[in-house]
Amino acid sequence: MSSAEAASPIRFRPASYSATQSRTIEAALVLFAEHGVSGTSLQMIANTIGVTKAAIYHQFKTKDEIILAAAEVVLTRMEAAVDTAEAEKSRSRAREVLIAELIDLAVERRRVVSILQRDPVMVRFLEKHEPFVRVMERLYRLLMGDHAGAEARVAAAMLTAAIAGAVIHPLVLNLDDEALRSELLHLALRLFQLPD
Amino acid sequence: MSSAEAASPIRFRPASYSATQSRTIEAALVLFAEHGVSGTSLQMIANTIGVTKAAIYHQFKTKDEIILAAAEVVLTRMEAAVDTAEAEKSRSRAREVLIAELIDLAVERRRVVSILQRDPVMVRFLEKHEPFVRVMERLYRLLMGDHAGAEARVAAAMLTAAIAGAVIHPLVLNLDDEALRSELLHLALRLFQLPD
DNA sequence: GTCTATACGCGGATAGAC
DNA sequence: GTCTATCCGCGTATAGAC
Repeated sequence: MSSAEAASPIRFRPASYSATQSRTIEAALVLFAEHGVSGTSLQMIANTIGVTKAAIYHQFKTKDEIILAAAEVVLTRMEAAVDTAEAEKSRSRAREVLIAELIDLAVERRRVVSILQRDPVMVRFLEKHEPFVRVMERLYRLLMGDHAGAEARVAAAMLTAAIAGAVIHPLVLNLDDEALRSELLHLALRLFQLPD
Repeated sequence: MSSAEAASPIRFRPASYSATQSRTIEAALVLFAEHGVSGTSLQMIANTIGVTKAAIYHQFKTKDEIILAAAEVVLTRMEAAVDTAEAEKSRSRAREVLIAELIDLAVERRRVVSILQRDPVMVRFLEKHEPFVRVMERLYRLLMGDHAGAEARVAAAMLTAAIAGAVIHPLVLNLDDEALRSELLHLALRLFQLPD
């Protein structure tokens, strides 16, 4: 309450990671996508980047810290997308901006986004992570508007699941980022009956 | 090649399970949804139904057999849905029927369908399960038609992900089955530009 | 069919040398 | 920062009694 910072909303503050920490996180993300979070051991991560388990523990105190660091790769960008959308004047414009930003993010970081929304361990983990929960509440409010009827709820649920699921779907494996991005946007706007 | 059966297409043949086996499968499904497949131990399953691990091993030789049995709960119904759709005369009618059947199934067995499509271990498992792969190929062909352009691929990927993801989404937790079913169908048809 | 008991390996995590 | 070595618990799986 004493500093100027206290006035600004709480944000994610991803620690700035060393080069080795970043390698650990990237290795973890690949393995999480392949074997699931719970099926990925610290030994597997250590082998991938060519060090021992103990070296990993020097960089992160627990496995949970690695999971969180992996999630934060995307969480900061999701929060930024919600910020940008909320700054728009009209609701429908905010919705359009948010959908476009979410799709950009999902296409750019296909694996991470899918892990966040689909891996059972990651989902449980994030449910207890307050900053994440707050961002998701803002995101859903933007997608649904204030009066959340059944159709709005189902549409928002379908959209987020569709984006996260589609980007790693076998059917779109051969599409380049730009093609995938544009088709996803096109179809997402159709789902929400927004102008294309 | 010698019997009459050889002429009919290969189908799933879920073994008929004893009452205790069925209890094991149902308990496994609940735990898989909560902790993920890899995060669910035989001990947890045994505790849930009130027996010891050894008793579980009497019913199923390995954990993989339990995973398969759990998957088959839904796989047989998916195959039946594809059969029904393929019997339709027109392509668009086949697509409508398939989408409606898939949504019915997903709403009825929300947890199972989501596990099948989202759990990393289950996904890897089913990729190597030939009968499943074959059914999915037929399903995608029905959804996309023969000329699989980028839009058709992305639309099919979004639809399957959206259905599986939406039915267990926190936003729709309070919707009863009938409301969820009807909204899902309505929005799925809009995504595919089919008559409602 | 269910139990107790046990084998064996791998999981996360720590201590202490270099 | 990375290593070797080690702790302890839990994972799958099996043997054999009741």
